[in-house]
Amino acid sequence: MISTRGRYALRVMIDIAENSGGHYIKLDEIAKRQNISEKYLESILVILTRGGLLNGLRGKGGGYMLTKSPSDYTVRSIIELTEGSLATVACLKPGAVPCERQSDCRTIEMWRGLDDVIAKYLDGITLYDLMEKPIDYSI
Amino acid sequence: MISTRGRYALRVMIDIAENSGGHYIKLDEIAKRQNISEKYLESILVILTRGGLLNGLRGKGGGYMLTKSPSDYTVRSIIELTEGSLATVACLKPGAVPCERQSDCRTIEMWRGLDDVIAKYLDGITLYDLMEKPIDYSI
DNA sequence: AATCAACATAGTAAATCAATATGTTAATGG
DNA sequence: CCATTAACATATTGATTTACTATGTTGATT
Repeated sequence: MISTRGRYALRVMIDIAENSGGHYIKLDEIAKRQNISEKYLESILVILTRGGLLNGLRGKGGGYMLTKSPSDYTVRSIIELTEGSLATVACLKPGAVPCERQSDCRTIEMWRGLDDVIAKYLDGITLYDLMEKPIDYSI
Repeated sequence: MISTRGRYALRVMIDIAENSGGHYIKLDEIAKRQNISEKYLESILVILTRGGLLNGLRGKGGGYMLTKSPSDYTVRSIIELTEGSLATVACLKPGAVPCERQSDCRTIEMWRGLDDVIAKYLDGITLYDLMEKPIDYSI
């Protein structure tokens, strides 16, 4: 289960991607548009900024900005930063103490396969893919 | 994240599948083999029994037994029964109140796709696939 | 210097997890 | 029929996480 933290983070990233015209976007604007409590949103933006996905600037004219172009953010990178490892079981989390019954564990390979399927799916989608795009009238 | 409840449930189902020679298997045997506290295991077996995945019999000679053949249990059915809906986000849980911003939600289809990928993967693996199988010397 | 807005730290109510404790019901065997 | 066996039932607990809220600090503009 992805908690609101991760889900909000993704929505906020899309919001910034869609609304930044090269300038910084204020937290309270995002909070209003996305209907998220300012203070809770702040805690999420801290994670995104510390993780290098956003640039924060204080003072007048300050706010948040993407550090790279939307197509360079995979959904996985955003969710993993805010939610932590996406491993579906504890023994596959990075740094987990290898369980002593791992040698004849019937399930670990199955779980590993699930993790792979999830990672591959979320790696295949970028912020750009989630942005509202103008209708293409060409042809 | 799948909690120990779901993980243990799967291990226990495999244990019963592998060790039942047509007779009932006692809880304390399973607990010992799987190294799970008897009382905690009991709460898991209750779920599996109530859900119809196992048959419980009391008294001497009692224990637990599969209700169908291993290849008829998908991993998904076991995990979903013990963990509840596997929906990755709250708004995709069955019975969730549809969120009012759903009409122009940029992410819901992406989440739905993730849920589909997970469901398909877990539907494609059965208890039989996870059982220890005798080496095949044929050819 | 005043204002603005991100940064920092601490705390809290509610929920969930992983158990444990105690007792009850229903089969079986002597 | 009665003792044993083993599943069923209910309640409680400590630890952790989630989703916030409150208060204060730092650093950029104008």
